Amino acid sequence: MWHAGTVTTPSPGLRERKKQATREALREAALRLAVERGADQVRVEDIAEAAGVSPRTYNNYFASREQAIVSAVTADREARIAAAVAARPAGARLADAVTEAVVEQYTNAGEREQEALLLITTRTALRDAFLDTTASIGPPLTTVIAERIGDAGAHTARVLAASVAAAIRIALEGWLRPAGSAEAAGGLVVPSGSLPDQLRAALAPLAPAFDAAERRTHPIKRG
Amino acid sequence: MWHAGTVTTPSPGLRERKKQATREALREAALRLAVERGADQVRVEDIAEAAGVSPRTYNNYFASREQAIVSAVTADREARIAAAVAARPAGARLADAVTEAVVEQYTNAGEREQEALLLITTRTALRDAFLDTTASIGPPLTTVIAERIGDAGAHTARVLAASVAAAIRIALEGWLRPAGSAEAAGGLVVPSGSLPDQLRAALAPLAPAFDAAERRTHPIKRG
DNA sequence: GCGCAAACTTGCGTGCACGCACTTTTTCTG
DNA sequence: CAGAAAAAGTGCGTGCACGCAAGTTTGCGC
Repeated sequence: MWHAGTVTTPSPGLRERKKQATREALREAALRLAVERGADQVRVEDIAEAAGVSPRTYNNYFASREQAIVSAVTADREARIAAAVAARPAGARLADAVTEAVVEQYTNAGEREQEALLLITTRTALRDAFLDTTASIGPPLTTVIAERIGDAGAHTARVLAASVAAAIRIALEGWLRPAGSAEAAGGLVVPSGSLPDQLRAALAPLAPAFDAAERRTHPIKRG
Repeated sequence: MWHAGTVTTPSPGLRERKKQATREALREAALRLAVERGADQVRVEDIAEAAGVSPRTYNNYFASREQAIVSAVTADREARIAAAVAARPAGARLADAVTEAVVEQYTNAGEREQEALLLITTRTALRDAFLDTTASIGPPLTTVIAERIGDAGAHTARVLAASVAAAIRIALEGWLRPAGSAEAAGGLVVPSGSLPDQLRAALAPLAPAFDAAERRTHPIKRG
């Protein structure tokens, strides 16, 4: 009993493998072309051609032009975060497990990923697409959180996962803001620290909620 | 109390009023046409024509076709939520203030709003646009929360506001799911209750985080 | 009053997302 | 093993988002 998702495919058919191969080819082509020429000099038609599929098929895999490029960097980060949380000992504090897993998965930047990130930060459209990837963290994170706090708190798990995703997004926004607008709501500006610092700072306020959810399942008190 | 200003009203210039009038005309036209014919039978060109502007100008006001229709229902709900929170007595628990303000603003459905909501639930694109409006709650809510917990917790306020927005979104998703997909993450299905119940249930897990943030600013407060 | 500058509107062109119908490929079943 | 069924790929057409470069209105200083 595992959920149909982005985890792995033992051997569910020859068909699925070709599908993943096509997706990977599109990711690769999109990133390569974006790095070679500018990001604005790459059309969907070019990416599709480089990957050997029709432009129409491209949209069967990615909803937008930027998604493919960003996808090459983010890859299956959601699944890795969820796996990292699940890998932590069951006795550890859930809030810490989640925080460390997130920081861990966002700090190990590969060589090509670093170059791609540099490209992403320059273009607004790519930055937005990159920030939108945080939304996909929700579902897998919901699963692992639900395993910790029990099925009774399924609803809670979903809210907590979504809150984590929102916090990560805020951290990323604050991180890649070299000359961005700082007037948004309260006009308050927090100096951009390192990414791990931003992530920890953003996730810290949620810790009490995790503690409470976790405490509810471990019946230390009765009556 | 018609101004949509987030914080101040810089100048009630004649120009700004025409702008708001155009926006209102577009909202009105979009909703009316969508109700009259089906939602799919309304093009941007039609809305623009009914409002007396060019199709190009339409996009200067709304980023997508669905936004205008949804905007007619949501109006300035974000501002009203923020105002409702600010209106609560300073001594009250912040978590309760936010929860009640949200429930309050999402339950007073006008007559035409009810009809529009019925329309929204039928079309997936409109539902998505409706859910996306929760994102706009963040900024104003951040401001009022920051006022309560102090500028020191500005970062915290932003995270909490985003978490609230995410929770509201989840509540709405669960509410308008007549025959939707229930397989998302854990395959767990929670029977759809009333909207106020959904909202309270979604916001409840965040209460400890609010308490902790509030406690950090008010030295020792028992309540 | 008188322009001037900024803001708003608009026509035009380009690329893109996506529905629909059809073809091709893979998988299931008798 | 063959044919059916399901699923993925593809061509085509439509409407839309948005940059750009005018044209037009509003507001302000002189």
